[in-house]
Amino acid sequence: MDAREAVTLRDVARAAGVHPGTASRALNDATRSLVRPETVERVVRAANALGYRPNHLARSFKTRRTRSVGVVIPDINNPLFPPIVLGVEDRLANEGYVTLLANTQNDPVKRVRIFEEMVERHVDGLIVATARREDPDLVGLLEQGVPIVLVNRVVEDRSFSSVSVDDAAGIRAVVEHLVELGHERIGHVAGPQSMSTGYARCEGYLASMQAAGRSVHPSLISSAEGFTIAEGESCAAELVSQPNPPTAIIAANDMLALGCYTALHAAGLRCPEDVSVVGFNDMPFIDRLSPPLTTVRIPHYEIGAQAAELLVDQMRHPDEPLKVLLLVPSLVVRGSTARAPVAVGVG
Amino acid sequence: MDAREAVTLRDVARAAGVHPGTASRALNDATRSLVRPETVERVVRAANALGYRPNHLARSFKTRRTRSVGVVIPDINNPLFPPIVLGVEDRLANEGYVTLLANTQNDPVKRVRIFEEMVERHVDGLIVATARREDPDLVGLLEQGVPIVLVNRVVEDRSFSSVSVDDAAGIRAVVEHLVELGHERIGHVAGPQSMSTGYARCEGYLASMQAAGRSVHPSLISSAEGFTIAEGESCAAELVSQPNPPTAIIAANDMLALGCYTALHAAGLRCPEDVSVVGFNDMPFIDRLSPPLTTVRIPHYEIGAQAAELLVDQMRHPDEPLKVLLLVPSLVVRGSTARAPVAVGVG
DNA sequence: CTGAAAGCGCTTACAG
DNA sequence: CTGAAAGCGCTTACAG
Repeated sequence: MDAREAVTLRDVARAAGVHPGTASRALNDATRSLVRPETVERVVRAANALGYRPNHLARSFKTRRTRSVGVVIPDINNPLFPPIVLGVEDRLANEGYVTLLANTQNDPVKRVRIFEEMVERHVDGLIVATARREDPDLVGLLEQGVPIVLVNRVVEDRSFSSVSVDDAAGIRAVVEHLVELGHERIGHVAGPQSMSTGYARCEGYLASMQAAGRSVHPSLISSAEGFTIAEGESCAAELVSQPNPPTAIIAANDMLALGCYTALHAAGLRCPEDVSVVGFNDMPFIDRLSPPLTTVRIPHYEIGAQAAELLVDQMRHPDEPLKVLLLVPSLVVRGSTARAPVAVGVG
Repeated sequence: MDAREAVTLRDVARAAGVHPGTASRALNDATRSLVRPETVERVVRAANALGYRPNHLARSFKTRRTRSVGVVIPDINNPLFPPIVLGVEDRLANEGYVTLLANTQNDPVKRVRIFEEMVERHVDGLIVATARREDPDLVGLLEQGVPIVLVNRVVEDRSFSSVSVDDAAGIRAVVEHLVELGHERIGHVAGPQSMSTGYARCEGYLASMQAAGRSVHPSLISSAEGFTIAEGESCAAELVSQPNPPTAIIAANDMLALGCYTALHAAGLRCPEDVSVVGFNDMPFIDRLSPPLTTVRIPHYEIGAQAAELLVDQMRHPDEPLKVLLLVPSLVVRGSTARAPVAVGVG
């Protein structure tokens, strides 16, 4: 796909009566100052006249920079990601970078393939939303010198730049809200513990419960294998089917919370009358469910935009220290926690 | 981002004791048969031993093919697109193509920029979900020889390959359903008439209403400027605020239907008790609203996968005739049309 | 300030 | 079946 019979730099140079090297210098921002203004003028005029479009491929090949960055997300069907990606794209586009979006669909094999592909395509950097707490693949890329910014999830004990959210603080607000409503038995559908989000939110739940003077019986926690609706459903089903079920369930994210809704419905329980449910992320459309979901809002677009900014910084100044950005989430109370539990005779 | 101190083809050739040209032939599927098996063996062994990774940039530069295709969607926040993109990606990945996803956010200027960017990045082809009925930009690309497959929306009077859905048939099923429920005044929140989806669905509505013996008063139709929730809301507000409001509203897609919900709520009307609402697309999560939305199901993933297939065909065999694929949608009845209208005294 | 030249890492006619 | 060579379209030290 070239513009018909591509006009090359050599053509421009000939038309302007200069050497191709000079034409190149005149046309590039970084080197334009090396060329006499009148010459620049002549070259630019010739380029416009001929409709010259530089061949990106040739340039990238020569400079080893593609002005493209890879964005790797775990699940394209999770509405959490589009607004984040939008933030990334907008910021990156401003800086002249193009975005290569890839989706692992939570498949580790696919993920490896995508990373290889990205490196082979010579992306200038990577924004990764699929980090695991231990992540040799990512560490490997980092050690190869690939600029990387993590988004949402982080890798432990390693210096990656990242933009994420204070998970524990978010959960603390949730627990406090539920306690205030008078809930005694507050359950948790935990996310995968191999991911920082799953882990930190679970830890936050435990700590906040303790701080609120609630002991946490193991039967109050069920761990999901993935952040999916199906997992949320089976975990919630487990929680509510036991003898002393919780009156509120904190799901580690909104997808799991959706699964909780399904499980409650299947069990003939109403939300919020019988069981309250809370999610995390405030993903698009989650406020339009029935009932609207109480959840923890995180600034999706901003997360993406900040991550892009960090990455651009890092690509331009590879030796600057890495930056870890922790954004503050906020509780959004909606119908799914609309009423206090009916006082039941326990203790 | 190269593998450290990149191993080049020349290194492989030297290690295998052959000429770089031979190494190249041995390593490429298309030319391998030209090389003696033992030589291939030696080259492959050397390549593996050295951890050779071909430089994509050099190859693309030389061959003028990038094995990448651009996918252009109008709105990344519309959950309709992820499953389509997933279908595209899966199929394309199988064929060794990488997907460049770009999002116009319904901005014509951004769209032009994206097309230019794609051409400059030398994508081998384009899958476009942002077609307009009249679309000089796309026609221009087509005439430049860029392989293009349209998805969901089509361009009129031009030969583009496309994968879309029989919009009129979908709407017909909706109208018949509503008529059967006893609705007399069936309104339409039409989509933008500059897009084939908006136009064909509106035409389908008119034709089906007429076929059902319903005359269509202009006050029953309100046209949205875009397929957005906000537009759906204002159009629906207009429809229900008039003296003789419809008892059912057919929205041209699910996003508009979401806006209808908002408008009904704001007007103190219940769905479906006071007004039934129907959407189009059966986008993810739309079944979890309150009430669950009756809508027209289209095979999202399949649309994407088929489009990818058509594009691959077209890239491989540029001279074969274009193909237009029309998929058949199906009505999904849910709560938003759960009950017939209360018989009101009209005519 | 500009020209001449080399070279990025491949592929592919062209010989042999 | 394989080698030698040219060349894709740029950029960038190196001279001058």
